[in-house]
Formats: sequence, structure tokens, C-alpha cells
Amino acid sequence: MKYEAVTIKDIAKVLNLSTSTVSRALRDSYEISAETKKLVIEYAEKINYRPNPIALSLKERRTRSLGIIVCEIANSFFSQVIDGIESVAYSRGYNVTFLQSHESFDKEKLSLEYLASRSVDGLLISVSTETQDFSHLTQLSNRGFPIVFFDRIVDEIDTHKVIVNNFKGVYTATTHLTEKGYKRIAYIANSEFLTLTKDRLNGYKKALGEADIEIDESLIKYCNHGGMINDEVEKVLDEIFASKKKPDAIFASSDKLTTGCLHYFKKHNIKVPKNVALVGFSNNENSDLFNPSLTVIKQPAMEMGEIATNYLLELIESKRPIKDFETRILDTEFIVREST
Amino acid sequence: MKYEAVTIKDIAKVLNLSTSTVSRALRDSYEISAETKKLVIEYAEKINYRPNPIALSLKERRTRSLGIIVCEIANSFFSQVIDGIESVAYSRGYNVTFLQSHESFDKEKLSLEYLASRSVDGLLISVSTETQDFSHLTQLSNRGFPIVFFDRIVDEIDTHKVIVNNFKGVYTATTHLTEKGYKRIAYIANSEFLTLTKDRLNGYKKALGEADIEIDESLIKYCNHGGMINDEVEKVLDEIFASKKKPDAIFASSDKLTTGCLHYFKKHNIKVPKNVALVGFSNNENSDLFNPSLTVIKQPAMEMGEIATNYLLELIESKRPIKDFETRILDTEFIVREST
DNA sequence: AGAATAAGCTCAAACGATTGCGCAATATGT
DNA sequence: ACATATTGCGCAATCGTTTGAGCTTATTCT
Repeated sequence: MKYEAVTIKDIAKVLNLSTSTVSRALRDSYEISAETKKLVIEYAEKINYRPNPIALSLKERRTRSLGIIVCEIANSFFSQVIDGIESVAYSRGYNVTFLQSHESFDKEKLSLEYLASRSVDGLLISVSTETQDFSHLTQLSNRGFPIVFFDRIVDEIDTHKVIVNNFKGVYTATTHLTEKGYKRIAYIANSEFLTLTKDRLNGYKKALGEADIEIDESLIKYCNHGGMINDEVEKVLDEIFASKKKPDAIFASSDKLTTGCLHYFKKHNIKVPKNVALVGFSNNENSDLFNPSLTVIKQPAMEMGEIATNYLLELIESKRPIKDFETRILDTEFIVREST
Repeated sequence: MKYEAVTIKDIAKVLNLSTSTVSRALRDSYEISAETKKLVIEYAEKINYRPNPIALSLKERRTRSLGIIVCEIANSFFSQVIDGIESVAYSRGYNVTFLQSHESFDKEKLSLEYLASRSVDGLLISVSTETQDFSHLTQLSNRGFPIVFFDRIVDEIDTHKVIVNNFKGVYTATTHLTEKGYKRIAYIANSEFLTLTKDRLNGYKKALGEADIEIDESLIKYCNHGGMINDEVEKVLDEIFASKKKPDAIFASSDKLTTGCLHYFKKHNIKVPKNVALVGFSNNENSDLFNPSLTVIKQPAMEMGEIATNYLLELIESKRPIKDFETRILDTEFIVREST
């Protein structure tokens, strides 16, 4: 079934006017008499006329919509970021199209192609854990397509970026663990391809160094699919707990990895914090309800989305090319609870 | 800065051909010689030509995109539904635009206007808790705009709908409570304007009736903003726990209400299930990690999204008006854990 | 009164792509 | 050799809207 919406032509035909007159009347042009304006506006109101945004987009060569690519929206951190993005975007007259990469490089590339082929005016992206090759992004960026990175950024591409102070966040959390007397602290990292993974690892190493704890590489494990692949977390935890010298604490580098650890502990009847302490990145709004309640590093997700969107709109709406790019670094929040 | 994408005209100019020839060459028309085709296709490839979807939308009078309106995506149930919607939509060549009503009727109405003004070919909606007036939806639906309801449906409008068996789900859960010996079971309901609230209430009443428990209206409390407004849950729980005859069990009618109860109990040091049992609707993937782990009614959210999207695409792509509408009722899953 | 100005409207092109139709040039048939 | 068929391409309209330019009238000025 075809849904036929009313157009300016329909109005013109009924009122015996040209489409130009109708258009000008609706836009309150000085060239149109008050009488005609009233006629047109009232009739348009009556039949509930709405201009076709597609036609406008074609004419104005802009869509007034933004593209967002994240790994998945069923994730407390990203859905909070999206809340922030949406609120700014809508208040500035833009709408928003989301795509999920599900941590797949191929899906990310396809989504990007689609969005950049003129269905959005700009892009907000947090790259997938698989992404090592940035050429798809570099090309677009070089041709002047507005892109802003948040959370999982790409160092090689020069544009606005919004991240948290990953180094400091992890340094604080790890120091908290060493001060509590934990000695064998495992690090369950996200994909090794993400820049934030390196930053976080550095924070971890610095804290251990200051506590005179030697770094044991066997306690550092990467989850290159961010915990999206079956048993990814289980596998690395199996390895860690199979060793003779078991860890006494675990640091988990993302929401998904943190809850992944908890599920593993529950399954294997490992008590937290009695057998092992746990601290991780998490924006889960219910992490205080967990058993035990979680000590977490929390990111200002909503704010991140807002700032990133403002950056993007600046790029889009600027009359001249912007060459001075900023990287905004937000502070994390460290919340101590029962798990440590 | 303006990002200038390459068009069919650019190709035509460079190759000294007409735009029609280029277009036909790219679509592999029999009217074009193999030689010209090769020329065009290779050049298009080289400069990375992508057809402008906006222009296509205008021409074909369809956008190949679907609109989704839910209260919020930072909600495990809805984000799972969206996962389902997205997977079907993309596999059928549609993309997806989300809007959040944040449980506000006005925002829902605005979003709807925007989407229906031709930026999407059809709509999937779960109405806001505030929505009592359906005229905005009725009008669109009557004019042939494809709409499919899921979860929070509107009885008055005749179209495809996807829901769960709310009556049965709650009946099962309440019976579970009565069989465990609970006598004073409170019902923390969602907005009284939602049809699912009535269905669920009926399940609750039936179960109590069968257990010869008299219905105490003071134990039935509505949260007309679905728990989105500050302290909404706290207020009703205060009322319930202020009475002399305190409840020994609580049924919570949504994800947000369920975690709302848990937060309240934690704050007021009410032990679950020792002081009071708790069972609720929840699709939270971590509800087994809570303290205590939650007994829940879980909805097949992903499946719901998939089915609803298939229905919508059927409406959109059908050649003739569809008059036979279906309401698909899915079964819930009841998972017993420590909280009861 | 005749010329200049202003008011109020219409024409047509444009945005990017598709497509029915027409028109040359060549190939084929008799 | 001439009529017809085929091949390969371009013209122009179309989708819905905006907008510069032009065209009638009516009004004002000298």
C-alpha cells in the first residue's frame, strides 16, 4: 500500500496558484499578498501539510541527520552516550541514525559506506574491537567528511575526539587494589587494537611499579572481540585460574568484561572479594545491586555524547574548513564498593 | 565545510557521455555497449561513486528506512527489541531511525510527526506511559501509513501487533508466589493507561482468586511515568510499607520498576526474600548477578523485534491494502531464582 | 497623459538519479 | 541499391521544493 502525503502541488492545484506562490506564502515571503498568504497557510494547516524532508535534503545538499556507529546499543555505556548524542542533536534540529558494528570490522565498513554516501551530514564513531585498518575512515576524513571519534578513537586521524582519562582511571583503580594489599592483579583487557587498551595498560603498570610489584605478563589477557564472542572471557579466565599462582584481584577493562567475570565467578563458585577482588570499567546503573556490589570506574557517558555531538555540529556547520582539532579528555569517577 | 560527493554528472562530464548513458551503464542496461559499460563502471569504481540515496528516495517515493519510537533505549528490554528490529531491517535493505519518547506524550507526538512527514516508510512503536490520546496515531494509520505496535499496543487501532501473553506471565508468577505461601502480594504496576497493565493486573487477580486471597486495592499501585520520574517508585513503596499490614511479596511490572524496588530495599535495608519477596518483569542480562538473584518474567525481546519488523515490511511492501491484521502473542519465560 | 515604479504572481531551472521516447548511424534483408 | 531492423546513445520529464528572473497589472510621479 502506498501512503500518499500531501505536497505543495496539491495545495497549488486546489487554490489555483503556482507552486512557487504556495512555497513563498508558506515561507512568509514579502512578495506575496497578505490575503494569499492567509489562504495558503490556512489550507495547508487544514490538510496538515508537511514539507517533504527528502526533497529539501536534495535541494539543500544536507540531510540534517547524524550517523552513529557503535559496537552495540544494548550496553549501558553506549546507550548512555547515545542519550547524550540524541539530546543535543534533536535540540539543534538534527535527527540520528544508529548502526551497530557488533564488533565486526566488515559491518563497520559497510555501515560507514552507507552513511557517508550522503544519508548523513556527519559521523560519530567508536570503532569496533576488530578495526586495525583505518583507510575507510581516513579517506572520508581527508575528503572533508565530518567525523568525530569518541571513546575508542583513532590516533592516526586528525579530527575532534572525546575520551576519558583512561590512564588515570586505571592508575587510580589499580593503586586502590595495591593499597588494599592485593599482589597478583590480573588485567582482563579489551582488544589490543584499541588505543584505550594501551592507555589503560600503562595506568595499570605504573600503579604496579609504584607498589613494587613486578609485572607478570601471564596475568595480562586480551579479549580481541571485546567479550562479544562466545566464551572469550571464560577462556582467558580459565587460563589465569589454571596457573599455580592464582590472581588475588582482577581488573576488567569494560562493562561487558566486568559482568563476564562475575558470571564466570558465579559459575565456578569463586567468591568475591574473598577468593578474588574485582574492579572494572562499568556504567551499569545496577552495579550497586550486584552480589557483591561492584567497585567500578564509571565514565561520564552522557556528557561524552553531548560534547562529541557539539563538536560534530561545529564541523558540519562551519563555513570554512576547520584545521584546529581538539581532543577533550574527561575524568572518570571511581566508586568503591564491596567487590574489593 | 562542505563535503562534496561525486555524482553521475561528474562521471558523464569526464567521459563525455550523457547522464542517462552513465546511469544505464551502471545498472547494466542492454541498451549500452559493452565497451561503454566497461569505461563507466571502471571510472565509477575508481572515483568511488555511490548513488545518492536522497535522490533515489525522492524518485522512488520511498526512503528504505524505518522509524522506531520507544520510551528509551538505555533499557535492556527495548535495546534487545531494537537488536531484533535492526537485524531484520538491515538484512532486507532498510535502515533504521530511533527516537525516544522518554515517556513524554508530547515528545512522542513530535517524533511521530517528524517521521511520518516522509522520512520513513513505516513505523514501529511502543507507546509512552503518558499516551492516552491516540488521535495522532489513528490519523496516520487511517491514511494508510504503515504502523506496527509492539509491547505497549493501542487496542483502538487496527493493524499488526506483537505482544507477550501478559496475563499468563503474571498469572504464573503470582501463582508461584501464592504457592510459596505469600499472602500479601503487592502489585507495582506501570502506567494505568497501558493495555498491558490491565492484562497483567487480571493475571494477578486471577492467581490471587484461585489461592483464596482477597484482593487488597491498597496493595495495587500505579507508576504512571513508568518509573522515569524521580522517586515515583519510592513514593508508592513508601505508601505500601507505611501501612500496618506490610506486604510479604512484591510483583513489579517492568524492568525499571523491578530495579527500582531493589534500590529501595537496599536503601531501607529491607532484606529479600527474608523481609519481602520480589518478582518482576525484567530482561536485564545481569539479573542473576543481583543480590539476591532475581526471579523474573523474561520477554522474548529480540524475537519480538524481529516479528514486528517482518510485519511492518509486509505492510510497506504489499501491493494492495492489507485489511487482515494479526496480533502475535508470544510466551514469556519464568525464571525462578533467590528473590522468592 | 505617458513613463517609471511597485506589487503580486508565474516560469523555469536546480538538486541527483531514472526512464520512456526519439533519433542517428550502422547492419541486415530482399 | 534501397527499405527495414538493430544498436547505442541523448533529450527531457519526473520526484517535491526553492528561488532568480520575468511578466502583468495597477499605482504613482512628473
